[in-house]
Amino acid sequence: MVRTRFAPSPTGSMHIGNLRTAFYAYALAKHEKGDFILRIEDTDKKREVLGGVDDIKDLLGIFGIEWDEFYLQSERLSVYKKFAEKLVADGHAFYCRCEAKNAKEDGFSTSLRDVCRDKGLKSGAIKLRVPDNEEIKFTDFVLRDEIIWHSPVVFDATLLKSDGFPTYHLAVVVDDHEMKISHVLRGHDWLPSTPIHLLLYKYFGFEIPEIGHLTDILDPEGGKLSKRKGSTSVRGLLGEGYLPEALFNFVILSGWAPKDNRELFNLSEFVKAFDSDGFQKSNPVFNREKLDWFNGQYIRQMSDEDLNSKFQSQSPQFTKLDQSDQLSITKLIKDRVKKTSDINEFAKFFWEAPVVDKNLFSEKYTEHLEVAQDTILAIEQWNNETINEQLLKSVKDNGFKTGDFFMTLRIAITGQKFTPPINDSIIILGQEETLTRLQKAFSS
RNA sequence: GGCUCUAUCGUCUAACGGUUAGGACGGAAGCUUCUCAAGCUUCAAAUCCGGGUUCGAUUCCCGGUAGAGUCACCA
Repeated sequence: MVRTRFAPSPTGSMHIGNLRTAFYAYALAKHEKGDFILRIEDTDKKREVLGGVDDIKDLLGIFGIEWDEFYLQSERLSVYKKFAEKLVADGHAFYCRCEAKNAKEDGFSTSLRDVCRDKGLKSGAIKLRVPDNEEIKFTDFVLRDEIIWHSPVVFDATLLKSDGFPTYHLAVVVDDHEMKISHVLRGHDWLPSTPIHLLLYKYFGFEIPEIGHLTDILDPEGGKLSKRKGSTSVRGLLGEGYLPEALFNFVILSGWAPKDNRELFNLSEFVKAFDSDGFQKSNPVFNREKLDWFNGQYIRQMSDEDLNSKFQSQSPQFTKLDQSDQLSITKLIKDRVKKTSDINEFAKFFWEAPVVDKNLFSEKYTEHLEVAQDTILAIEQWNNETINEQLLKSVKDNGFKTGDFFMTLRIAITGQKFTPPINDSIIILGQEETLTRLQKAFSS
């Protein structure tokens, strides 16, 4: 039975790297009809954020991830304590009353062996007694290779803090065993502490699960992706107007690839296609252009109505518009937006008369404007066909260049050089407003 | 600095000893067109370097180099 878990800490907004780990762990289990467990690692009271647990649940829900079991580590304190004390009794751990400190000097650790290890103290924090000369190794199922450490290189890690809470090292080993986790999937940053866990498995007599370390998503500027350099929190990206479908698709393909190089996946398709051979070994760089492309793909796949409501949630001004006008606008810009928040930029001229910069106009613009005003004023049937017909006729009668003429109209009405087709736009804007804007451009 | 991981177009990647090294994003060009998009077509673009092993290395081994992670009573 394949059982995986996603084990986040409720310490702040979820990052796309964490989310990706959840997707991979979910697919790994569900591909084999196994169980996916959500376990909250809330063992650091100091860093915990209010509402953090609910935020994680909400976010997973947005992406359609459901869990079979749920655990809170803070409710299991007595279990960890029991295991830690057993280790002391067996001589594999010791009490320590040193002050909590960052044992760092010149930017890196000096001593790996704790000064308390042979004092025989009877209380305090509990630390692991790392053996003197042992080879510690395992085969990583993501890297598909054996990784070896020599024990002198491993430090006497704290297992149980003096406040009674376990550290990650203790809790993860105990819980993964008790919850019968078959595959441990986690970030690359955990690789260096794996020997600690391996030692614990051995001392507890636990069977060692499959362990795999995922790549880190890198920032284009270098280094691990950080919240500071551009928004990479899941909430932030969602708020920017990225669709969950796009975010999902983008993120699973950053560090994993199918043999056939297929690009478009929804959650169930991913589960079906999943294969841990597809895990990448080297760190991918966050590629926003590709994310934009995915988002465009999913935006165009949406129904006009669904997209319309996405736009509404991004723009109060848009929402105030007439219902049928909203839908017309949605259709008009559907092929043009990258993110749903683009509604505010792309459709702004519909609810706000532009400030027209005259320098944008070509030299014949006054003639264009005059003809346009006369033509539009004379139109009796305010529909696309008539507008197009009459405008084109005027262009021909006056010997204008079609492109130039429409560009003048575009600038006068929208204030911009890049917009949806202008006749489609003015039909939504209405005859009166169109005339008003033309007049204003003229006299401004 | 110690330990560990990694290395194919700018980016995401395919190849599991034998290919004209394939695809996608992005870029360029063209078609379409009232602009911008979208769509379609075409083009440019890569095996980090040096040694081995082998008839043959992107692929296996070793060494450099570069990037990344980690070295807390944080996860």
